[in-house]
Amino acid sequence: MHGINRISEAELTVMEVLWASDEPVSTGDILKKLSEQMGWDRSTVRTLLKRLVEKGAVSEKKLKVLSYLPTVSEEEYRNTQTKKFLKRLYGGSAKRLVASLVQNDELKPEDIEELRKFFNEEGAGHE
Amino acid sequence: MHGINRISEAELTVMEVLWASDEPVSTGDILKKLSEQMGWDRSTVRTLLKRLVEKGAVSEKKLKVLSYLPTVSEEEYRNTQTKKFLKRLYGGSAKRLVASLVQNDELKPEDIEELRKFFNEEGAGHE
DNA sequence: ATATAATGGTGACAGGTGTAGCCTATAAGC
DNA sequence: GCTTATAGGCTACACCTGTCACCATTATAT
Repeated sequence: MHGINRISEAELTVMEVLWASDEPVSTGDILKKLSEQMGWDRSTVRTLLKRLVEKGAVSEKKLKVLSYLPTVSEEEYRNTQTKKFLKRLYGGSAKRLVASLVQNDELKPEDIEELRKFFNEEGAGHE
Repeated sequence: MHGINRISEAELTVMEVLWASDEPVSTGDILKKLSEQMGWDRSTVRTLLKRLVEKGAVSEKKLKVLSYLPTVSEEEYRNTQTKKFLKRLYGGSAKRLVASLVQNDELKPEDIEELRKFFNEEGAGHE
Protein backbone atom coordinates (compact mmCIF):
# COMPACT_ATOMS: atom_id res chain seq x y z
CA MET A 1 0.00 0.00 0.00
CA HIS A 2 2.42 2.62 1.24
CA GLY A 3 5.96 2.95 0.07
CA ILE A 4 7.22 2.09 3.51
CA ASN A 5 10.31 0.78 1.97
CA ARG A 6 13.11 2.28 3.79
CA ILE A 7 12.92 1.32 7.40
CA SER A 8 16.41 1.42 8.84
CA GLU A 9 17.95 -1.22 11.06
CA ALA A 10 17.38 0.68 14.27
CA GLU A 11 13.91 1.64 13.20
CA LEU A 12 13.12 -1.96 12.49
CA THR A 13 13.97 -2.83 16.04
CA VAL A 14 11.40 -0.33 17.17
CA MET A 15 8.86 -1.76 14.76
CA GLU A 16 9.36 -5.15 16.30
CA VAL A 17 8.29 -3.82 19.66
CA LEU A 18 5.16 -2.38 18.11
CA TRP A 19 4.41 -5.50 16.14
CA ALA A 20 4.66 -7.50 19.30
CA SER A 21 1.66 -5.72 20.71
CA ASP A 22 -1.89 -5.72 19.45
CA GLU A 23 -2.60 -2.23 20.62
CA PRO A 24 -0.85 1.12 20.57
CA VAL A 25 2.24 1.16 22.72
CA SER A 26 3.23 4.19 24.76
CA THR A 27 6.55 5.88 24.40
CA GLY A 28 7.28 4.91 27.94
CA ASP A 29 6.73 1.23 27.36
CA ILE A 30 8.69 1.25 24.15
CA LEU A 31 11.46 3.05 25.90
CA LYS A 32 11.51 0.67 28.83
CA LYS A 33 11.77 -2.27 26.51
CA LEU A 34 14.42 -0.85 24.26
CA SER A 35 16.52 0.81 26.87
CA GLU A 36 17.04 -2.48 28.59
CA GLN A 37 17.12 -4.62 25.47
CA MET A 38 19.29 -2.33 23.41
CA GLY A 39 20.68 0.10 25.94
CA TRP A 40 19.20 2.95 23.97
CA ASP A 41 18.69 6.39 25.35
CA ARG A 42 15.25 7.87 25.61
CA SER A 43 16.09 10.46 23.00
CA THR A 44 17.24 7.81 20.61
CA VAL A 45 14.04 5.88 20.86
CA ARG A 46 11.97 8.98 20.47
CA THR A 47 13.91 10.09 17.43
CA LEU A 48 13.35 6.71 15.82
CA LEU A 49 9.65 6.86 16.59
CA LYS A 50 9.41 10.29 15.12
CA ARG A 51 11.12 9.19 11.96
CA LEU A 52 8.91 6.17 11.65
CA VAL A 53 5.88 8.41 11.92
CA GLU A 54 7.29 10.73 9.27
CA LYS A 55 7.88 7.77 7.02
CA GLY A 56 4.34 6.66 7.57
CA ALA A 57 5.35 3.32 8.98
CA VAL A 58 3.62 3.93 12.28
CA SER A 59 0.87 6.23 13.39
CA GLU A 60 0.87 8.23 16.55
CA LYS A 61 -2.18 8.34 18.78
CA LYS A 62 -2.64 10.77 21.59
CA LEU A 63 -4.15 8.64 24.32
CA LYS A 64 -3.33 9.43 27.91
CA VAL A 65 0.09 9.63 26.49
CA LEU A 66 1.49 9.41 22.98
CA SER A 67 1.27 5.89 21.71
CA TYR A 68 2.30 4.20 18.53
CA LEU A 69 0.80 1.68 16.19
CA PRO A 70 2.32 0.20 13.05
CA THR A 71 0.59 0.91 9.78
CA VAL A 72 2.23 -2.06 8.12
CA SER A 73 1.99 -5.54 9.46
CA GLU A 74 5.10 -7.47 10.19
CA GLU A 75 4.21 -10.08 7.65
CA GLU A 76 3.51 -7.54 4.97
CA TYR A 77 6.84 -5.96 5.63
CA ARG A 78 8.64 -9.25 5.71
CA ASN A 79 7.13 -10.22 2.42
CA THR A 80 8.12 -7.11 0.55
CA GLN A 81 11.58 -7.27 2.01
CA THR A 82 11.91 -10.88 1.07
CA LYS A 83 10.87 -10.16 -2.45
CA LYS A 84 13.43 -7.39 -2.67
CA PHE A 85 16.14 -9.50 -1.21
CA LEU A 86 15.32 -12.31 -3.55
CA LYS A 87 15.47 -10.07 -6.53
CA ARG A 88 18.65 -8.39 -5.49
CA LEU A 89 20.73 -11.37 -4.50
CA TYR A 90 19.19 -14.28 -6.30
CA GLY A 91 17.96 -12.67 -9.46
CA GLY A 92 14.46 -13.27 -8.22
CA SER A 93 14.81 -17.00 -8.21
CA ALA A 94 13.36 -18.41 -5.03
CA LYS A 95 14.53 -21.78 -6.13
CA ARG A 96 18.10 -20.65 -6.10
CA LEU A 97 17.63 -19.24 -2.65
CA VAL A 98 16.19 -22.45 -1.30
CA ALA A 99 18.92 -24.45 -2.92
CA SER A 100 21.48 -22.23 -1.31
CA LEU A 101 19.84 -22.62 2.08
CA VAL A 102 20.10 -26.34 1.77
CA GLN A 103 23.65 -26.20 0.55
CA ASN A 104 24.67 -24.05 3.45
CA ASP A 105 23.05 -26.27 6.00
CA GLU A 106 20.65 -23.64 7.14
CA LEU A 107 17.94 -26.26 7.33
CA LYS A 108 17.98 -28.77 10.10
CA PRO A 109 17.21 -32.37 9.29
CA GLU A 110 13.77 -32.10 10.79
CA ASP A 111 13.14 -28.95 8.76
CA ILE A 112 14.07 -30.82 5.66
CA GLU A 113 11.81 -33.64 6.62
CA GLU A 114 9.00 -31.22 7.23
CA LEU A 115 9.58 -29.39 4.00
CA ARG A 116 9.74 -32.65 2.15
CA LYS A 117 6.24 -33.47 3.29
CA PHE A 118 5.22 -29.95 2.61
CA PHE A 119 6.43 -30.04 -0.95
CA ASN A 120 4.93 -33.40 -1.56
CA GLU A 121 1.56 -32.00 -0.63
CA GLU A 122 2.13 -28.78 -2.53
CA GLY A 123 3.16 -30.68 -5.58
CA ALA A 124 0.05 -32.78 -5.39
CA GLY A 125 -2.47 -30.17 -4.46
CA HIS A 126 -1.26 -27.51 -6.81
CA GLU A 127 -2.78 -27.70 -10.23
CA MET B 1 37.20 -13.42 6.69
CA HIS B 2 36.85 -9.70 6.34
CA GLY B 3 34.08 -7.68 7.85
CA ILE B 4 32.93 -6.67 4.40
CA ASN B 5 29.51 -6.31 5.74
CA ARG B 6 28.33 -2.97 4.69
CA ILE B 7 28.33 -2.80 0.96
CA SER B 8 25.73 -0.27 -0.08
CA GLU B 9 23.20 -0.74 -2.83
CA ALA B 10 25.10 1.27 -5.40
CA GLU B 11 28.35 -0.33 -4.39
CA LEU B 12 26.81 -3.74 -4.81
CA THR B 13 26.00 -2.90 -8.39
CA VAL B 14 29.65 -2.18 -8.94
CA MET B 15 30.59 -5.43 -7.27
CA GLU B 16 28.40 -7.29 -9.70
CA VAL B 17 30.40 -5.96 -12.59
CA LEU B 18 33.59 -7.13 -10.95
CA TRP B 19 32.16 -10.50 -10.04
CA ALA B 20 31.15 -10.98 -13.64
CA SER B 21 34.76 -11.00 -14.69
CA ASP B 22 37.48 -13.43 -13.77
CA GLU B 23 40.20 -10.87 -13.93
CA PRO B 24 40.74 -7.31 -12.75
CA VAL B 25 38.52 -4.87 -14.55
CA SER B 26 39.70 -1.43 -15.53
CA THR B 27 37.95 1.71 -14.43
CA GLY B 28 37.18 2.39 -18.06
CA ASP B 29 35.42 -0.89 -18.60
CA ILE B 30 33.52 -0.62 -15.38
CA LEU B 31 32.51 2.85 -16.29
CA LYS B 32 31.41 1.89 -19.78
CA LYS B 33 29.23 -0.84 -18.39
CA LEU B 34 27.69 1.16 -15.62
CA SER B 35 27.24 4.38 -17.46
CA GLU B 36 25.08 2.67 -20.00
CA GLN B 37 23.45 0.24 -17.64
CA MET B 38 22.80 2.67 -14.83
CA GLY B 39 23.36 6.02 -16.44
CA TRP B 40 25.99 6.78 -13.87
CA ASP B 41 28.54 9.48 -14.24
CA ARG B 42 32.23 8.65 -14.31
CA SER B 43 32.73 10.40 -11.00
CA THR B 44 30.02 8.38 -9.40
CA VAL B 45 31.53 5.11 -10.45
CA ARG B 46 34.95 6.16 -9.35
CA THR B 47 33.71 7.26 -5.96
CA LEU B 48 32.03 3.93 -5.46
CA LEU B 49 35.18 2.09 -6.45
CA LYS B 50 37.21 4.16 -4.07
CA ARG B 51 34.84 3.43 -1.24
CA LEU B 52 34.84 -0.26 -2.00
CA VAL B 53 38.60 -0.24 -1.83
CA GLU B 54 38.51 1.60 1.47
CA LYS B 55 36.07 -0.94 2.81
CA GLY B 56 38.34 -3.70 1.68
CA ALA B 57 35.75 -5.27 -0.57
CA VAL B 58 37.86 -4.88 -3.67
CA SER B 59 41.54 -4.42 -4.29
CA GLU B 60 43.03 -2.01 -6.71
CA LYS B 61 45.81 -3.08 -9.06
CA LYS B 62 47.90 -0.72 -11.07
CA LEU B 63 48.17 -2.44 -14.41
CA LYS B 64 48.37 -0.35 -17.52
CA VAL B 65 45.55 1.41 -15.85
CA LEU B 66 43.93 1.07 -12.46
CA SER B 67 41.92 -2.10 -12.29
CA TYR B 68 39.78 -3.69 -9.66
CA LEU B 69 39.27 -7.14 -8.29
CA PRO B 70 36.83 -8.26 -5.61
CA THR B 71 38.27 -9.67 -2.42
CA VAL B 72 35.06 -11.46 -1.59
CA SER B 73 33.37 -13.85 -3.93
CA GLU B 74 29.81 -13.29 -4.92
CA GLU B 75 28.73 -16.51 -3.35
CA GLU B 76 30.50 -15.77 -0.12
CA TYR B 77 28.83 -12.42 0.01
CA ARG B 78 25.44 -13.83 -0.86
CA ASN B 79 25.75 -16.40 1.85
CA THR B 80 26.59 -13.99 4.62
CA GLN B 81 23.87 -11.66 3.50
CA THR B 82 21.40 -14.47 3.38
CA LYS B 83 22.31 -15.53 6.86
CA LYS B 84 21.86 -12.00 8.10
CA PHE B 85 18.60 -11.57 6.35
CA LEU B 86 17.36 -14.85 7.69
CA LYS B 87 18.29 -13.92 11.19
CA ARG B 88 16.85 -10.47 10.99
CA LEU B 89 13.51 -11.20 9.40
CA TYR B 90 12.85 -14.83 10.13
CA GLY B 91 14.47 -15.25 13.49
CA GLY B 92 17.06 -17.40 11.78
CA SER B 93 14.56 -20.02 10.75
CA ALA B 94 15.21 -21.02 7.17
CA LYS B 95 12.16 -23.19 7.38
CA ARG B 96 9.97 -20.21 7.99
CA LEU B 97 11.52 -18.44 5.07
CA VAL B 98 10.91 -21.31 2.73
CA ALA B 99 7.36 -21.67 3.96
CA SER B 100 6.80 -18.02 3.31
CA LEU B 101 8.21 -18.31 -0.19
CA VAL B 102 5.77 -21.04 -0.94
CA GLN B 103 2.90 -19.19 0.61
CA ASN B 104 3.62 -16.14 -1.44
CA ASP B 105 3.86 -18.03 -4.66
CA GLU B 106 7.45 -17.14 -5.23
CA LEU B 107 8.07 -20.64 -6.43
CA LYS B 108 6.79 -21.72 -9.79
CA PRO B 109 5.15 -25.09 -10.12
CA GLU B 110 8.17 -26.54 -11.78
CA ASP B 111 10.37 -25.15 -9.04
CA ILE B 112 8.21 -26.84 -6.50
CA GLU B 113 8.38 -30.03 -8.42
CA GLU B 114 12.12 -29.77 -8.58
CA LEU B 115 12.45 -28.96 -4.94
CA ARG B 116 10.14 -31.76 -4.06
CA LYS B 117 12.49 -34.21 -5.69
CA PHE B 118 15.39 -32.43 -4.15
CA PHE B 119 14.01 -32.74 -0.67
CA ASN B 120 13.04 -36.31 -1.17
CA GLU B 121 16.63 -37.09 -1.94
CA GLU B 122 17.94 -34.89 0.82
CA GLY B 123 15.58 -36.47 3.25
CA ALA B 124 16.70 -39.90 2.22
CA GLY B 125 20.40 -39.29 2.03
CA HIS B 126 20.59 -37.28 5.23
CA GLU B 127 20.65 -39.46 8.22
C1' DA C 1 53.54 18.42 -32.21
C1' DT C 2 48.74 19.34 -31.04
C1' DA C 3 44.14 18.72 -30.12
C1' DT C 4 41.14 15.41 -28.03
C1' DA C 5 39.96 11.77 -25.12
C1' DA C 6 40.76 9.02 -21.25
C1' DT C 7 42.79 8.74 -16.43
C1' DG C 8 43.63 9.85 -11.86
C1' DG C 9 43.30 13.01 -7.47
C1' DT C 10 40.46 15.56 -4.48
C1' DG C 11 36.38 18.08 -2.92
C1' DA C 12 31.52 18.71 -2.25
C1' DC C 13 26.85 18.44 -0.90
C1' DA C 14 22.14 16.94 0.30
C1' DG C 15 19.58 13.40 2.52
C1' DG C 16 19.60 9.22 5.60
C1' DT C 17 21.04 6.97 10.04
C1' DG C 18 22.73 6.23 14.79
C1' DT C 19 22.92 8.42 18.88
C1' DA C 20 22.20 11.84 21.85
C1' DG C 21 21.41 16.69 24.58
C1' DC C 22 18.62 20.64 26.36
C1' DC C 23 14.53 22.77 27.87
C1' DT C 24 9.66 22.86 29.18
C1' DA C 25 5.30 20.99 30.67
C1' DT C 26 2.91 17.88 33.28
C1' DA C 27 1.81 14.10 36.38
C1' DA C 28 2.80 11.73 40.93
C1' DG C 29 4.58 11.29 45.64
C1' DC C 30 4.98 13.17 50.02
C1' DG D 1 2.25 23.12 47.40
C1' DC D 2 6.87 21.61 46.40
C1' DT D 3 10.00 18.10 44.58
C1' DT D 4 10.81 14.58 41.48
C1' DA D 5 9.93 11.63 37.63
C1' DT D 6 7.88 11.43 33.00
C1' DA D 7 6.61 13.12 28.74
C1' DG D 8 7.01 16.03 24.77
C1' DG D 9 9.37 19.57 21.41
C1' DC D 10 13.33 20.82 19.15
C1' DT D 11 18.41 20.74 18.02
C1' DA D 12 22.80 18.59 17.02
C1' DC D 13 26.34 16.06 14.94
C1' DA D 14 29.29 12.64 12.88
C1' DC D 15 29.29 9.03 9.55
C1' DC D 16 27.19 6.75 5.45
C1' DT D 17 25.28 7.09 0.65
C1' DG D 18 24.15 8.69 -3.85
C1' DT D 19 25.68 11.98 -7.04
C1' DC D 20 28.53 14.66 -9.05
C1' DA D 21 32.26 18.82 -10.38
C1' DC D 22 36.89 20.58 -11.08
C1' DC D 23 41.63 20.14 -12.17
C1' DA D 24 45.90 18.02 -13.76
C1' DT D 25 48.12 14.34 -16.27
C1' DT D 26 48.63 11.11 -19.75
C1' DA D 27 47.67 8.53 -23.85
C1' DT D 28 45.84 8.65 -28.83
C1' DA D 29 44.83 10.12 -33.26
C1' DT D 30 45.93 13.00 -36.97
